[in-house]
Amino acid sequence: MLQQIYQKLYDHFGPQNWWPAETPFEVIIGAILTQNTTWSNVEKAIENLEKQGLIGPEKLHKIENKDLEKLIISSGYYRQKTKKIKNFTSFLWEKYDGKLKKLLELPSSRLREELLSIKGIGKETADSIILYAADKPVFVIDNYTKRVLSRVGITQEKNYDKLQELFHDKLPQDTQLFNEFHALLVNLGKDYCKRKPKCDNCPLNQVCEYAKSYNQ
DNA sequence: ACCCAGGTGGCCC
DNA sequence: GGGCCACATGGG
Repeated sequence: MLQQIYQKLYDHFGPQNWWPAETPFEVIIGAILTQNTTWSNVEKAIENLEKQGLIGPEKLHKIENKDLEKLIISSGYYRQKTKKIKNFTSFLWEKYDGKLKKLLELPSSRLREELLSIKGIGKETADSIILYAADKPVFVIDNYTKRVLSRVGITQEKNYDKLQELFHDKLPQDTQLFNEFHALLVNLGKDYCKRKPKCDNCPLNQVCEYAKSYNQ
């Protein structure tokens, strides 16, 4: 069933080429900034940082909070997110000598523990980093994923780890597949499968329980 | 004027 | 473990 959904989404949307970032470090900054925020709002913040050459462990570690806040206002929760970025860079310097590669080389279960120990990085952000910055096969669960699984009738489960297990159990442990599948689910969520029903022309129309009742 | 977005941590039970 | 809340901007 999951395979079938993946195929339909891929056929409809094509390859997504995620994550939209130049470097693994930028993936991490983007992952923090995009928490509960649209990517378009994040892009502006990233551009501001890029323009000033700030996207790196040294610069972001040294910049004053007030200065960083101003640059990332567009991403929302900008005071919180400034602290989160600082928490990450402090962690990186204190435990990995500022070397991101050393951190990302850890086995994924250890890497996940390390990331989750940082205040401001939760399960989804941690897994996004593991998948899109470290290129390891861990499935990312977000609110779109929960809604899609619920609507199509696969499961009403909302627990993060349980849902992740489902993907890990039913799919081959393939980084590229996990990469593409999560991106496709997010892309689907941009136009379809919203809180308010909009099932017309949805690529999952034929396999979705919700669409069936909605279309009646 | 609402509603929502590629979440998280704190506090409560 | 789950439910509720604050956190904040920008686009529909």
